[in-house]
Amino acid sequence: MSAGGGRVRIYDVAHLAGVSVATASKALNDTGRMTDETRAKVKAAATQLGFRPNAMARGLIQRRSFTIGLLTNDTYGRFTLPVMAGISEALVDQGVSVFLCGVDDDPALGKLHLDAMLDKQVDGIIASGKRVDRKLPVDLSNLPVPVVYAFTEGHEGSVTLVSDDAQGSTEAVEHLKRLGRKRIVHVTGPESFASVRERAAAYRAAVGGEGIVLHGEWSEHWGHAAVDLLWTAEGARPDAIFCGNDQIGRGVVDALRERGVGVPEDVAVVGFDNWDIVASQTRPPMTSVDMNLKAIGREAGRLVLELAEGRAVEPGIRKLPCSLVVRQSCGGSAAVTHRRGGVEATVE
Amino acid sequence: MSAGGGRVRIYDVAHLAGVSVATASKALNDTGRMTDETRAKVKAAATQLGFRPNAMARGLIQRRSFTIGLLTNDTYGRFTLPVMAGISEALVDQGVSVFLCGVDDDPALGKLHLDAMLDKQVDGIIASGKRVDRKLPVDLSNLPVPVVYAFTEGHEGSVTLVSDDAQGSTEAVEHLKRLGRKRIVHVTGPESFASVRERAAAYRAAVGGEGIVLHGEWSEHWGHAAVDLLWTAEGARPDAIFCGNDQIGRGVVDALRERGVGVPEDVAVVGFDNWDIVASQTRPPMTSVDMNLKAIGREAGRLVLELAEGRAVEPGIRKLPCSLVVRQSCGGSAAVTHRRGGVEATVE
DNA sequence: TCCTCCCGAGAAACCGTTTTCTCAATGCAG
DNA sequence: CTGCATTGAGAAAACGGTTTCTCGGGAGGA
Repeated sequence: MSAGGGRVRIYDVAHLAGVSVATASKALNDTGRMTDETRAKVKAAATQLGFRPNAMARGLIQRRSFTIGLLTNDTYGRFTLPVMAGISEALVDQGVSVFLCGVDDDPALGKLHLDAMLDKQVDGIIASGKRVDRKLPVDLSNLPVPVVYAFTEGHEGSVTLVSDDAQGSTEAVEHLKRLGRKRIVHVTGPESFASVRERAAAYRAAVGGEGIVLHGEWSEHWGHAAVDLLWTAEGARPDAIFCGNDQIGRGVVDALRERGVGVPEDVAVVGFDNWDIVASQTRPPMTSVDMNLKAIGREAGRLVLELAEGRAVEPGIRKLPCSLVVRQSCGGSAAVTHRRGGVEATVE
Repeated sequence: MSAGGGRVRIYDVAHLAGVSVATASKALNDTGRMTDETRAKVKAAATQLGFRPNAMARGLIQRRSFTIGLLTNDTYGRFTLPVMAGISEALVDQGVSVFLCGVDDDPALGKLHLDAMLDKQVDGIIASGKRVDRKLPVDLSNLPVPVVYAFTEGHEGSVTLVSDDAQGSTEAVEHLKRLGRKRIVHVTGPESFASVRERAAAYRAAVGGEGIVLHGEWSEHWGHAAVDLLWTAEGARPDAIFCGNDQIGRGVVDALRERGVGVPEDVAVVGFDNWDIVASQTRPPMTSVDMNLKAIGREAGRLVLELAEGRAVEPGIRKLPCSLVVRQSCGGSAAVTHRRGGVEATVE
């Protein structure tokens, strides 16, 4: 109520209500035994004074800070921010706030942040990154608080959340097949990435054969180059390109347009990541696989809280489903007429 | 040292060192009076046990949480993340951690996060946003803790940090002039943005006349459209385009290429924001004005700490300089030959 | 030698809650 | 009418540190 929200103590509430501090505390927390009348009186006093308990004092005795830490090496925030949004969404109602710590790939910085968080008695830690198959530069095993990994590699016996790359990949290919596309190629990132391998494998399974998988870097430039490669090669040309991320997708769409190849009339394109700034700015806007990072964040928040409150959580890797966001780069649901017979060369 | 970093209390340190808790505390904090020998003995014991003080207990008495909150409505993180990185960088050495709270434009959510932070006794709050001339959906005046605004509009008498749009704009235009460009036009965002007006005014001053300013939306599409407009209009064509942000810049570069206009040979292009993912991916990579958001963050962190520690800070708006990041869209430093005489039409 | 002053170190109060323990009053059964 | 269980509420101990206060002892001056 009054301006200085931080000043009024439970002592003031107790005094106004005419009870002891102990009773006031119990009244406000709905614990202990007392008349309904007393409880109501205290609550009224608290409201009137705008009382908000000091979380440090409370936390000291409850051994609970209502605070969790998010440690990440994804300084650009491409992956971490949606995850963070999900975590926050899951926890803010429980009064839990989140420390965000960007540690780059610097072990010393990681330790610094980690120690600062532990000193502050965080109830748990969520580790996140920019790559599923890499670890953070700081060891989080044997911490005195629970840890959940989201979108980064965890330690032995940890709880880890990732997106289901295979399922997302399958969904994309099935979508293209449903639209009548026959010769679908996959242009993706470096094979050293686990997610690349997983997506490619699912792609192969979905096209029901070897398919064509082209590996390159995660850039628009590679998207261009891949199209050049495909269009200067001999044999049948693809009528659909499934890209390993949206930047490659953008390069592909641009290259196709520059070649006079119609998207989606001649070639359908699907991207991966659903990075809005990229996917929605291509011409035409690009259909893309969304990894539902926010959902991963929500789940991570929920799980770390479970652990913090002492409930057991089954360890292991949990894969959360991706979903396809349809834009205009694949054409309408009307089946597309196809032309030549399929020749499935293998480039890899 | 031992695994459970959180368990060892100052009591244990004191006991091991053979002194009282009070002495131990003073020894570790380099306060109070005692023999160097005693101090060293305590410190050794602390190190040996891996003692780290419980921040809640310490904070309770010191009325200091070594925690600050960052409130933002920039859910996409384009502006907030660099600011956050700067804040963190400035504060982590002092042991200060940062709560990140994304509040969208929802006043209720804002209040929820704000209350949670105040309960946790944050030492200060930094407000940030996606637009300099808009306020957050939550009132931060009359808070019991200091507030600093970074890249968002503050309240009366507050401390506010923004980038110096005019200076950045001037720098861009001077760069183009230095390279021999004569007919520089400005393609930018909606006039309703204060930063747009400021940048445009500086542009006009720098070109030394009315210049040409085209307003549109903040999109690649508008970049394309603007080029169409300029190239179908009568009269002399520009030999340089200064864009209001990188997305417009990207649209401009793409449109020019599609028209067969050489960048930078025929037309030089400069963007604004230096959003790496956009600026470095254009062909050719685009020179752009960087707002040095990280520096703004660092300064915000420094200032909020000053205030938190009771030192006075002059209120008002502080503008931090932008800097030009040169890539390849303006050509080398060699002067470019110019062709026609200048006709400076005004479109606006 | 005695008094004063200062130094090193410990005892205790304190920060703002929660929680356990204690206790008087009430109600009910015998 | 007495004894016992139950109830409502307060006193006090915790939580883990910091800070103020106190105090004994040694050094130095008279």
